Amino acid sequence: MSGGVKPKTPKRTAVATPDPDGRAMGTTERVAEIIRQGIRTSQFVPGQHLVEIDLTQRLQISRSSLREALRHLNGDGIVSMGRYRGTHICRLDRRAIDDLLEVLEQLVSLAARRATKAPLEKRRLLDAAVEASGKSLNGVDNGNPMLVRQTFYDTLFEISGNDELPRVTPLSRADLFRAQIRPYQSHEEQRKHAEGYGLIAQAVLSGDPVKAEAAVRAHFEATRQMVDRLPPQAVE
Amino acid sequence: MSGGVKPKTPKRTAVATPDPDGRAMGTTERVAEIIRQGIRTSQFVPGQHLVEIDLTQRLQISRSSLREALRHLNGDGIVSMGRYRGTHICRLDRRAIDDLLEVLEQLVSLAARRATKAPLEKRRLLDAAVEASGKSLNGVDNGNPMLVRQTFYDTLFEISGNDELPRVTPLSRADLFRAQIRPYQSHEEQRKHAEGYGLIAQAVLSGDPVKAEAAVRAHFEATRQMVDRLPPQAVE
DNA sequence: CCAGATGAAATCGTCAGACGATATTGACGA
DNA sequence: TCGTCAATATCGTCTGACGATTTCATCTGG
Repeated sequence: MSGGVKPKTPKRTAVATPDPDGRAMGTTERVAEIIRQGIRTSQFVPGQHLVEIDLTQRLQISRSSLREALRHLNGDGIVSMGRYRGTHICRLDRRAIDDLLEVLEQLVSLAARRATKAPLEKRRLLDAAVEASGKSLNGVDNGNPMLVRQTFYDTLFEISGNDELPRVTPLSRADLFRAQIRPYQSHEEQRKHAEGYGLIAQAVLSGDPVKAEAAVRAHFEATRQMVDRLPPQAVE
Repeated sequence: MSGGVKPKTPKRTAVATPDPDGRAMGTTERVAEIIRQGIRTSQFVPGQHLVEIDLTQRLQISRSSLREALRHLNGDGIVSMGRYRGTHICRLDRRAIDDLLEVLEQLVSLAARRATKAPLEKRRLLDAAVEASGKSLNGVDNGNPMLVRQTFYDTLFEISGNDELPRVTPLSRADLFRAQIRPYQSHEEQRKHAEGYGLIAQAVLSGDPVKAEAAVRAHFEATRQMVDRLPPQAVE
């Protein structure tokens, strides 16, 4: 009886762990989200080398699963994978940032235009999200600006009603951009930026697509000017 | 000496096979491209079940590598992976197609606008690509329309000079859409569609961004009308 | 004391095989 | 014919392995 040769550890069978939001999530998706979140919270910084063995031990997963997650992030342009050289969090140079902002502007404009035609109660949701963000920034308890940003865009895309938009919009790359320039941004600049979200939300709430698009364009124009004022080492 | 226990088959070490275009390509990238190409050539059709063991044998690769490739395609929205249910080539319903076309229109518009400002010799390249396509369609030797399409868009993005555009533009999903409606399209409709590329190319060549954008909008408007005329079973 | 050679360690891409869990299918009986 | 149940197919994940290449520290000669 007790002479079994194999102790046979419980062998955690990874059967779709429910995630904090309640939805079921495969290991791959979960790990990819952890890394994305890690970028937002500066646990990972652009340029950092991600050693596979390290991560498998930290996250308690196999290399296969980890690599599937990394491959996913690689497809999104979040990490670069080079043979023998390893996986690195992408760093964006000025050129990449310009290109990224231009594409983002187009897609967010579309989202804002569409959002103006959403039912009023949905549009209120967007305004509410921004309201909450404004409070957390003015208050002493500095709510994570990255989380605010994410909520804003998630809500905007949600009420835009176009399912393709969140799929193609490179929000994760924008997170990369934000993470990269964060050390060079003043608190005042962050506040100003958050105001932009408020203006967009109000324009969407007004129901005028032209106004909404104008607000988005202004927001991105301001972002571009902010980028221009950045020290060179911030953008490679 | 000769009593070695392990015959040790050559053990093909997969050290970055050079691809047809000369660039080095990892197994994952190569497999993903094979599947994408398979969709364009109807070797794979929307809705089809991709059995992993089958593909590993057909492509002579390990399941790990295959799954990394599938994960990549999954991120691009080309295949859906459901636990225990397997991997399937995505099928787009009418709603998904509408959303896709709307996003595509925005991104291609941007590309066309930017392209008008490219050096003249580059703009000529685009026109040349379309010329070749026109010939292959009018001639008896029916050049693959999907290849033509791909060349057109690749060239357009190339000369647009924005590196983010090809990354985010869901061209592969558009391939999916094309593959799905192909059985319901007449030859005449395909010719008409190819003409649209020609008009866009000419507008880009003219150097007028307003004209170029208008050409793109007209092209997508025509595509939408074509979709409206499609039988219901073509769009789920 | 420093520059180049050299060898060991680290890391990656790929492969092979295994196991538990679930969906699917086909046989069987009511 | 239709529902039940067992066998099969397939998937997600894990473990372990191996060759190839980069990286880094050590060693040697000038």
